[in-house]
Amino acid sequence: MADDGWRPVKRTRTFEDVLAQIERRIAEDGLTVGDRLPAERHLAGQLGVSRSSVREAMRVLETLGVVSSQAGRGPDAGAVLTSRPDTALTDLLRLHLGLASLELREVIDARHMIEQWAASHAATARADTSALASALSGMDRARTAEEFVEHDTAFHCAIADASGNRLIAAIMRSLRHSMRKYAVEAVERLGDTSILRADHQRILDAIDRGEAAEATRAVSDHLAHAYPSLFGH
Amino acid sequence: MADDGWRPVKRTRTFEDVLAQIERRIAEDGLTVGDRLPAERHLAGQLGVSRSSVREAMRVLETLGVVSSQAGRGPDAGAVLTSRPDTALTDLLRLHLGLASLELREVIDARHMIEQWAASHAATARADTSALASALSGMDRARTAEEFVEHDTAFHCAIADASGNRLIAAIMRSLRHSMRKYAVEAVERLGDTSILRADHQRILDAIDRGEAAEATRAVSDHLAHAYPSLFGH
DNA sequence: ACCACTGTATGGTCAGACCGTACCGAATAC
DNA sequence: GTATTCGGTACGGTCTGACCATACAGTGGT
Repeated sequence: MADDGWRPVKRTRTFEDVLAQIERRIAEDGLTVGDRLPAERHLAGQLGVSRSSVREAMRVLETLGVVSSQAGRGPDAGAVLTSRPDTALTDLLRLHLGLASLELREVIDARHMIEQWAASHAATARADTSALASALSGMDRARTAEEFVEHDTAFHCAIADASGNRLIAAIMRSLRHSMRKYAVEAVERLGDTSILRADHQRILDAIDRGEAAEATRAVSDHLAHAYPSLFGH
Repeated sequence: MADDGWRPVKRTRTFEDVLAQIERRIAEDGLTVGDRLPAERHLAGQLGVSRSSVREAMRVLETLGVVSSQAGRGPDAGAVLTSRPDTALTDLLRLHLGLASLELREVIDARHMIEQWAASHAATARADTSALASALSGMDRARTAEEFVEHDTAFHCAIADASGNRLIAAIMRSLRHSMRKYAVEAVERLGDTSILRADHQRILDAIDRGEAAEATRAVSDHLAHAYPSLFGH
């Protein structure tokens, strides 16, 4: 079975080459958020490929949350570099949950892990908690389960933001987003949200006082209250 | 400023509609991994759109790791539903790191969080550690930093796998993958890997004995050894 | 100074064509 | 009968060239 000397001529698709070249340019030219990419037609001409291939590469970059395309003319038009990792992650989770290649339990466990970590680090960093407080009062004013969950999500995402880690905050956002439907059901099933209110206050106080261990415990207890069927040991 | 009765005709792009319909079909028909999607030409004809729009939707699904396209004919050809969340996450991290919208420190902190969680859960679940042991012996045979890091990555990903959470395992894989270059540098700077070897053995033993707290501590100490500049408190 | 009109560069969409690939099946060879 | 060969065909991959909607940049009139 010796080597016959023949090799496949090409394995990468054109749009993948385009993608690689765009990525290289971003690295070499030090492009950052807000900078513009060349127009599709120009890029196609300079790279010697069709506009379709450039467009497919753009679609990939858009899916991954690094570019945003606007039609028209002027400074805001064209393909602009952005940073939206959370929308990409949200799509990723939603599709894989729909495919049943991920189970809700796995998403909730991941959320549990992240919330504990974020609360602990927010406490250690003595982070500003004004966003937490405002989400808390939003929950008090909520009249429906949907409204409650909306502010609840804001509260927990604010904890992730306060941890100072944008990657973890982005993952947190997408986890909450993809669980939104189930969170509403859980709140409706619970009925009384006063226990959750007390939990939230306890988390907020722990972070305010910089007590990391207490913040971790408070988050864990809170999730056990919110999802008794999953965390009722 | 009353309503003048006119509305924008269309807000969503064609490929987004295609995407939504494919997603709906996946949910309604209960499609799962391994099932095939209609051919691009058929889909274009049935949806009344051009093939380009269908292709852009396909590219998005491929980017998110839910379909894989193969040319040719037969049962393996066409767009097949798959589940590759880790490749999507890897691309996401790489691009956002390149854009400087994420910093290495954030990635390493996230890895720290996941590793502790995974080791703790693997220990609690009394998971099978044969994959860990084999990665360990691979590290002993490694002759270069690259080889060492390869088996080291396998070791730590095996812990994540052993935790039983596929989402967290996928995130772990992509984190390690996007950090690969820096891991090699860290090993080269360290020179002697005997400390790491002892750390790995300690982690393995703790998981074997089902001691979750000790596994968590062992992982934390290990990362402090591997990245003294970042974790040397 | 203001305003309406036109030019133009941009992304969005489409139709149609051609290529390479890989299976399928019929004709052929043994 | 079985094995081999070879054309047909259903795929994705790519390209071309066209047209549309959008929204800024001038331009010119008031």
